[in-house]
Amino acid sequence: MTLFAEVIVDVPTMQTDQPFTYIVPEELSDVIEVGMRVEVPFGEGNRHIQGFVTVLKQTSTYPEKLKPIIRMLDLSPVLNQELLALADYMKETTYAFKITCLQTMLPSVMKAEYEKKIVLKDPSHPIKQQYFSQSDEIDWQEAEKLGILKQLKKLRQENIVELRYVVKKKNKVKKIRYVNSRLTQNNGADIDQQINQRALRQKQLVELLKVNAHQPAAFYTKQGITSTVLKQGEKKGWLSFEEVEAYRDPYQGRTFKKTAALALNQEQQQAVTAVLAAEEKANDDVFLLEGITGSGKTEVYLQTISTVLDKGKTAIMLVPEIALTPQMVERFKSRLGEAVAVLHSGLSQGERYDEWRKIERGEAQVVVGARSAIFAPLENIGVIIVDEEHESSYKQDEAPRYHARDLAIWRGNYHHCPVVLGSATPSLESRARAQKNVYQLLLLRKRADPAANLPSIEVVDLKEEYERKNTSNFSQDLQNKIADRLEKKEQSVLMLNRRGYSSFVMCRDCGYVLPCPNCDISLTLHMDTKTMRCHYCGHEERIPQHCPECGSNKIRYYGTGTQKVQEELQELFPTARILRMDVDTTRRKGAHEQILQKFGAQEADILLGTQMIAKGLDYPNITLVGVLNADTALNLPDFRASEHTFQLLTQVAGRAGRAKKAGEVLIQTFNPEHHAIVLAQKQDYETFYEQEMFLRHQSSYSPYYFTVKITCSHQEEQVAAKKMFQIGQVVKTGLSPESILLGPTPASIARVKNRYQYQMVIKYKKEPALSQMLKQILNESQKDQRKGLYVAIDNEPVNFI
DNA sequence: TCGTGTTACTTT
DNA sequence: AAGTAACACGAA
Repeated sequence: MTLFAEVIVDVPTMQTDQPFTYIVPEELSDVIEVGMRVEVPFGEGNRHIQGFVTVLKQTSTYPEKLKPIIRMLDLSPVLNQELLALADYMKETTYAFKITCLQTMLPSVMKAEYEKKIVLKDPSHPIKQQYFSQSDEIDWQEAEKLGILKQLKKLRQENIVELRYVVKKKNKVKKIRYVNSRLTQNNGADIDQQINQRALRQKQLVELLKVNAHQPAAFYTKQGITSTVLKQGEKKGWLSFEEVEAYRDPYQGRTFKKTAALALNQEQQQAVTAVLAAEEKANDDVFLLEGITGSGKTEVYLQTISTVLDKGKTAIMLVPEIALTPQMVERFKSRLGEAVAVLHSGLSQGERYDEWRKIERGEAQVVVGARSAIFAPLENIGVIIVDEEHESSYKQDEAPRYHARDLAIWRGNYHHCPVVLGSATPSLESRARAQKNVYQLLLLRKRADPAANLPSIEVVDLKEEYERKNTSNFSQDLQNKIADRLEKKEQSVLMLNRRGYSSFVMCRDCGYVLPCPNCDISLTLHMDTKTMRCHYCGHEERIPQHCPECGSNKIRYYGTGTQKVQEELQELFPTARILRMDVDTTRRKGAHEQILQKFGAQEADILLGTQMIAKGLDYPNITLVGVLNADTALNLPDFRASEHTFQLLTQVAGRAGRAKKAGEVLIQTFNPEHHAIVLAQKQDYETFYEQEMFLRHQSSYSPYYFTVKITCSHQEEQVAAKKMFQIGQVVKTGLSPESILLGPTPASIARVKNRYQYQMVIKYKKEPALSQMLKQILNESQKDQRKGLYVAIDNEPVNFI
């Protein structure tokens, strides 16, 4: 009986976004399984590509002759039935290609790389010396470089050379070479006599082999025994080599001191009990854990997970990338030990692959990681936790544009296990669902440390400060407070809000601002490299000395970079020890950790940084938090601007006074009466929620409406605009009158990477036919792709800019 | 008439 | 994505 396989091929286009049927060769029919990667021929020529087996079946309805699968790329499935089903759900909700969804779920080393080679059919052919060197093959790209492609193409038609496609596997398993001693106590003594007097290293080796039965080869090389001597030892039968599989572990060699569970307060205990009760009953309830900063949410997570593990189940804990600090990892590893696998962007591809394998083999039962950790191949999940659930980094901003929170809920549903969404400042969407009892609300209103209190927050009006002719970044109030902390040897944290804000170069004579040549945005100044850089396309150029427009030399920096603030701060407090933390100082691997460690060790008085200092910082000696500019993000063209500002301020304020010493927060702003700032000052999330909900209702936005963004982009503005308006027409006629259309308009950054962007947002409450319509639009736009006209759909976008 | 560039179409 | 076939064109 022939076996057939449906395969999703690695060609991300609309036309190929469907399963293709292949014959399973006899020798594979017993071993092949759904969820494996395979190599298949595709298209004309002898092109080979990677694919995923999604279905195995006994019959095929395809009328033409089928091709066979060439080989399996895995020995066991890399995607189980659950994850394959999750890919279907992702495809449906994000409008991405199936192959893109499948590849996103796996470590990047599982994505094949392709090689294209030109091979000489007859190695004795005289043409060999002309185009080929030693070997009988040449890389396509190399041939292109040498400019001999044309000739080789001709030879191909004459059937002298042929094309060969190679699918390269990247998922290499690391092996460590071990040395096994073959000596017994007695024959060891015999060997001693056989060794030449001068062979000191061999003598040393034998001595070592007598007492070490099994050691890595590195153990010997470290003691001066080279691999040559080891090889001699192998030849003489003293030892044998063994290749042992190993994990690349970034935390290798580090020991984590075992910690015990902390005592929970009543609210924490209630939360743990509620979640575990749902787990016990196999309920897929979603809990919204709304707990003020410092209320001990992490302890709730840890104890919940710990109990789930004791029952033989597994758990996923999602954390925003920026919060996945060494402190956080330490806390999990020291409490839960070997069971923890960590996935974050700081890992190398190999390390990531090894963590994934540990999980897949069931050697790790808890996965702590950023967004993509939601794809962890765990079985028998008992609880899924999404910490800081309001963070927008849970939404991927490239295809597939999935939201990890949604996938967490899907997986909870699949495993019949509870999902916990935790935050001090929940997203309005989640909080609204809790209001409607779709989610169950769990509240933590007190700080976990009974001695700690919420910090007092003060707002400084920068307008008044300006009237008093103080145009510096530090109000008089803030200066006084910093001075006070320096005196008392307490620590301060200062945040410069960089969102929607940048330092640029402007001519004082004509007002010229240096723009990016590829994008409609001004270049920002980077002092570390002494260049002007574009955030969108990476374009870089020198800092101009003269205005390119009018030639004046009065070209100056505007805006405030952290570096400039640091200089100003140092001038104000010459003796203060200041640490700066921003993209420039944390680019190097591990730099982030280093800075925090220094600060934690009291080696600095002031930590100055961008948003990245708002999370995870938990040091008892911080008693002052200053926000230099609270409102730069308030004016962004994004309906979530207030929400983001409120969340950021609450988050950063939470860094102060986490232990006994009282904390103080000072917020500098030009909009002291804005509700996001007033309510952040009062630390009143619930009132903020109500007010903001009212505004969202008035302006018909989420959570009252769903949103979809459609973007068209092309090198020529006209083409992008025309297509967008065309789509606009189609959408308009297909929608119910209750739905609202915004645009089409140019995107707020109209040009990115030399492509003009036009966009449109659909707001709707109920539109059962919309999904079908969007798929139709994508389908019809496939012919435009070849002309460089792209249509992208973003379901529930987080960025309106 | 040959060579080259453009476009449409197909892939199991 | 990457191949082929069909077609349109201008230089030889």
